[in-house]
Amino acid sequence: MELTKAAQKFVLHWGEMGQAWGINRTMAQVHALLFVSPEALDAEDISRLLDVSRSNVSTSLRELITWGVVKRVHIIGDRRDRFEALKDVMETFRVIMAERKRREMDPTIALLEHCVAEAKDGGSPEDYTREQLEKMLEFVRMVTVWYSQIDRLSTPALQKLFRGGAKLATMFGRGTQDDAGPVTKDSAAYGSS
Amino acid sequence: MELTKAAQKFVLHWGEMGQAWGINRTMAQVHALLFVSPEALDAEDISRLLDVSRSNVSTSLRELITWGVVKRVHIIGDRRDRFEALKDVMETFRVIMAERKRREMDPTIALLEHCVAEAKDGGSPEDYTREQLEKMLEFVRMVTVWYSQIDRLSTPALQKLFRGGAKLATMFGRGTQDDAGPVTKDSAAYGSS
DNA sequence: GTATTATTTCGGTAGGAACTGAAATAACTG
DNA sequence: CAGTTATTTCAGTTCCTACCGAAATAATAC
Repeated sequence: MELTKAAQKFVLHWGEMGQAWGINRTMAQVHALLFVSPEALDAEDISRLLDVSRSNVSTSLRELITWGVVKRVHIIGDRRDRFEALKDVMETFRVIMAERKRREMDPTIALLEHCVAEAKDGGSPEDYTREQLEKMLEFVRMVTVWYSQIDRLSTPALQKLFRGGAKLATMFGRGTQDDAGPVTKDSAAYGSS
Repeated sequence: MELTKAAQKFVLHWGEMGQAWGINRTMAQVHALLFVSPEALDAEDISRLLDVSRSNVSTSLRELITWGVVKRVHIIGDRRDRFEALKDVMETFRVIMAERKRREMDPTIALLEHCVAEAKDGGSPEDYTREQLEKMLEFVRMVTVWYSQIDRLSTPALQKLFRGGAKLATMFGRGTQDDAGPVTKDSAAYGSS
C-alpha cells in the first residue's frame, strides 16, 4: 500500500495547519491520512505510511478517538484494530468545535466571571480593566451560545447557515452603515503608526 | 504601577488560551495586558509587569502589530514608544480572523485545488481520495466565503448575526430533521468502539 | 496452561520554539 | 557634533513538547 502524491501533499499540509491551530503535527497527519483513506487502516499501516514510530501513532490515535473524530473498527477474521475517520467534513468540524468549546470556552467564561467579580471592589483604574473584562466575557458568552446553536444543526442546515452569512452581510453590510467606506471607525484610528 | 489580581489571572489564562490556538504564550500575554490596560504602556512597563525580557517584549509587540491588533502610540514630551491594543473585542476578533484566513485558509484552498487536480487521473482507489479532498475543498471555500462576508459587517451587525444563529437553529434544528433524537446519523455510527 | 501477536505505557532523548542578554542600530537632545 | 536613551537584532541557551524504542500488558490461539 502506497500514498498517492496528492494524499502525501494533503497529509503534510494538514500537519502544518494543525500545528498552527495548536494541534500536534503527527495527530493532524494521522487524521488527514484516515480522512482520505478509502478503507480503515491499522496502526502498522499508519506508522509505515507516515514514517513515524508505532508508539507515536498509538498516542495520536488515542487522542483522536478522545476528540471523537476517529473510531476503532474491526474486520471479521482479523485481530488487528483498524481505524477510520469521520468522513463528513461538516460533522468533523462540529465535533471539534464542541470539544474546543468544552475545553477552552467554558473554562474561559468561568475565569472571566471570577475576574470580573474580583475587580468589582477595585479603585477607578481597576474600573477600566473590569469594563474590558466584562466586554470580553460578553463576547465569549455570545460565541458560546452561537456555537451551541450551531451544534444542533444538521449538516445541510449548517450549510444553509453559512451561505446565509452572505445574505446577512448584504443586508447589514458595513458600507451602508459607515459612509467613510470599507474602513471602520476602529481600524481608521490605526491609520498612522 | 502594579497589576491587579484580576488582571494577572486574565493575562495568565489568555497566555494559555493563546498557546492552545497556536499563538505564542508571551505574545498572547502582552495582548491581554494591553487589552485591559487603561492607558498605553511602553515596552519597559510590559517587560516588568509580565516579568519577561525586554527583547522578548519587542518581538511580541512587533508580531502583534503585524497582526494588526496592537498599535504604536506616542505621547507628547516622551520619546518612548507606547503600545495600545484594539479595545473593541469584536473588531479584534475580526482582524485576527482576516489574518488567519489570509495565512491559512487561502493557501489551504490553493493546495487542495492542486491535489484535486493531481488526483484527477488516478485509479479507482485514488477516486475516493479525490472525492474526500473535493469535499474538504468545498468546505474550506464555504468557510472562506462566509468569513469574507462576516468581515464586511460592522460590530453591531455582527452581533445581530451571531444572535441570529439562535433563530436559525430553531428553524432548521436537527430535532425536526432527525427523529432519532439528538444523535446524528454520523455520530450514531460511532456508538460501539 | 504456554506461545504468539497486538497494543499501550513509560523513561529517556532529540529537536525546536521561545527566551535571554549583549551588541548593534536608530532616534533624539543639547 | 558627541552623548544619551530607546529599540531591534542575533547568537547562544534553556526549556518543553513530541518522539522513539524497549519493556510491560493485553488479547488471542493452540
